Amino acid sequence: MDKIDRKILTLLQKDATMPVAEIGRKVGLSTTPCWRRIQKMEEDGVIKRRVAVLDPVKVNAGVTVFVSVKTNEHSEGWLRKFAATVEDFAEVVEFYRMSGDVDYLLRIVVPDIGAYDTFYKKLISRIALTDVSSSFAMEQIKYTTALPLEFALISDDDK
Amino acid sequence: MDKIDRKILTLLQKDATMPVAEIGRKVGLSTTPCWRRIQKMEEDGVIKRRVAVLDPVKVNAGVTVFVSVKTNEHSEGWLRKFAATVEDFAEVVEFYRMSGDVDYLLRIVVPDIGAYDTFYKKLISRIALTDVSSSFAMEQIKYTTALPLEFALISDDDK
DNA sequence: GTTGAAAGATCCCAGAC
DNA sequence: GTCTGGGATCTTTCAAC
Repeated sequence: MDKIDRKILTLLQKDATMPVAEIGRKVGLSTTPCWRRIQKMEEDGVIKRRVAVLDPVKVNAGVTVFVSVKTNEHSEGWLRKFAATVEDFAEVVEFYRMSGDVDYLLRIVVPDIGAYDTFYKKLISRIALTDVSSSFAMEQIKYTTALPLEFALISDDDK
Repeated sequence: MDKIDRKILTLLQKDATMPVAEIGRKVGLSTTPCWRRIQKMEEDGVIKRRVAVLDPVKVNAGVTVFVSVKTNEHSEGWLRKFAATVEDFAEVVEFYRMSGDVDYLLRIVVPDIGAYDTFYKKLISRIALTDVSSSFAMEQIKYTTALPLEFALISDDDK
């Protein structure tokens, strides 16, 4: 991964509909090698997929709730069950295992507080959770799917 | 927004490269009306953009840190400055104004703990923050850009 | 809503330098 | 890496039903 690859990824993270020819022009490459680079990054799994990003408010999912979970259960089987349960809920858009005093953190997306309560009841009916605490986001000030590329290294393959 | 639109969005949230003809086939529509629906949802801003999703580990940004900020400053000017600062940092991928005991929550993406420390120093040198606490994610169990569509309402326009 | 058609852009992949 | 070229595919927009 060199500087040109990073430039390509920067563009594709912003707009995946951009034609290869235009990307090439912007990074100082002709179409063919630019296309080959993109192809390779897709094969390598650097580019996982291309998706449509929707407006949360316009699809009535404008409220984010962060749910912190502490538990006494630390077995692998329990986590697998928890993960499978969460996978089923479209309202859960992010799910992390944490270090520190909170064991798990979930980001939930719902239309309003009432819908969150419905979700919460659904969740605890599917799996036993001790010590759950919810924090509501009042405003989403920044949200991007674009990862920082400043850390992307030059790999040995490129030599 | 009717059921067919929701089906279209479900598909596009998963894979934005799918040809319109195939989307049409899957939702029971021919190409032309399907294309018109997609076009309209783009004009209406329901579909905001199409982006490439990268593998965090492969671009060396595999560690998520959640940063909770409490502050005494609650003026609008201060928030504007904070927001502008955060906008400049590619490492900050999400930023929320919260209710409850935490005022702001940020999701930071970095290669490792060392890079987080560097970021943290950069951040506090740019803006004065009282009471910052960091929680590290050990594992990203779920992450999706796809919003739940079960709440998307039938709007009056569709009657 | 449907089908069919057609123009133009883009993708994909050659071959040659 | 560059360029050219060509066929397949897809997008986009017709007209007609």
